[in-house]
Amino acid sequence: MGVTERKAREKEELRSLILEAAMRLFAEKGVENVTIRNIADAVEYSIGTIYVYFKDKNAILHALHTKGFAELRSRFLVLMHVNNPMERLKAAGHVYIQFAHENPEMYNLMFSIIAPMDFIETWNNEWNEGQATFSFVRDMVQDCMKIGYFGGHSALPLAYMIWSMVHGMCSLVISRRASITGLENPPAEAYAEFLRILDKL
Amino acid sequence: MGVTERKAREKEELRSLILEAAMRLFAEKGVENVTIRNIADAVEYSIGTIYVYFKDKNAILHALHTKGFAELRSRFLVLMHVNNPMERLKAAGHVYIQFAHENPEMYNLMFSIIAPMDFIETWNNEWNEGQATFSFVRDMVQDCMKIGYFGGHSALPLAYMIWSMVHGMCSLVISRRASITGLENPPAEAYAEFLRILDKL
DNA sequence: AAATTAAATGAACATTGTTCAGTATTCCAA
DNA sequence: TTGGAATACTGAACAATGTTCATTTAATTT
Repeated sequence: MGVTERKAREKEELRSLILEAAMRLFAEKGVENVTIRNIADAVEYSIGTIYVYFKDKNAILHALHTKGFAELRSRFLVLMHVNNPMERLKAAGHVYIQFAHENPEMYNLMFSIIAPMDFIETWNNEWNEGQATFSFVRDMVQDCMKIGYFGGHSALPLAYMIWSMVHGMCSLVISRRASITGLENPPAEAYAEFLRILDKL
Repeated sequence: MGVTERKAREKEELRSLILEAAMRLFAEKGVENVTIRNIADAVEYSIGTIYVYFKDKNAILHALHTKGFAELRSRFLVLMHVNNPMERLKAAGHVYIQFAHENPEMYNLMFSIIAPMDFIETWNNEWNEGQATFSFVRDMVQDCMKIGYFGGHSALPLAYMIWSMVHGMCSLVISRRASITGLENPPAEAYAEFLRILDKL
């Protein structure tokens, strides 16, 4: 009779509402500075209701982290239209840095904050989001190797090196450690150096 | 009459005692999971006494972060005996990665956690610790350029690129993001790739 | 020995995540 | 239509946190 379905839909809607409010608050005030009460206020429900829809704060953080990866993935998918793997790899770095620049708090949640990892561990799950993202980078590196780049290198460590580099560039800015360099835009300028290096490999 | 001096010395001693206890607790339980009460218990003084010696928790975190940089600096100073700048740069990377591996919580405090930066901002100070460390890397890069390496590159962005890379390698491990790579020892294996790249520049 | 200064205390407060017994609402069968 | 059952929602209450500050204790000077 469709009632069960409608209820399920309504539950899903409030769940989404909570997540959207949480995401907005996180972007505004920073992940650390948002309380369950803030979120409850924003969606105009009680504290207890939040706990009906999410087991605890970690569950909210994990769900949000997953939303972040969906967005990053959709940006990466666009790159599939770049046929040359080296050009694709170069562009992927730009996309990654741009994403971190536009969504610093979300980036933090995805790649630095421990909470989502705790959630995954608690429920004996795998970090599929990270797995997929890393595979994307690794595959690009392997495709580059197939057409002659990166001779004498191994794909896996090299992929981790490249990921680490762009992650480091972004996370040092987000953790407010990059300003002492005196660079105008550290990730952009440093990534430009990396592109120059790539041409020699 | 020396009483003032003795008192100043005693104050300094208790301050050190608090910091040492805090450092031990941080290494044991992780920075996030140590409370002022834990520290007070460890040194067998009351909560209030901690606040006599440190304005707030950020002040403790900042003082500890500074101790971490002193240790890292002393490890870097040993490298001054390596005359070839490129060999020095390569060795510095190893030292950096080793330090992060041995002191993950301290590393987090030095390069990821916001508290020490908040403390610095509150008192209108500069991040001298980071400044000095980055200068060390930049100088090594410049020395390499003087003897013909890194042609066509600029020292500052390149130094930030290298710092970002090793920082990324370490911080992804510490934030538990690196296990999905399947690598045994991600920083070590990825840094080995970087060394191979350096030889081509 | 008294007075003054310095050091140490811990009860108390506001804020946090979290729980859960209770209330309100919705649903469906009689 | 209505009663009872299932579902959804509530917010008071709890423990733990960082922090403050009036009070007590100790040390020093007069």
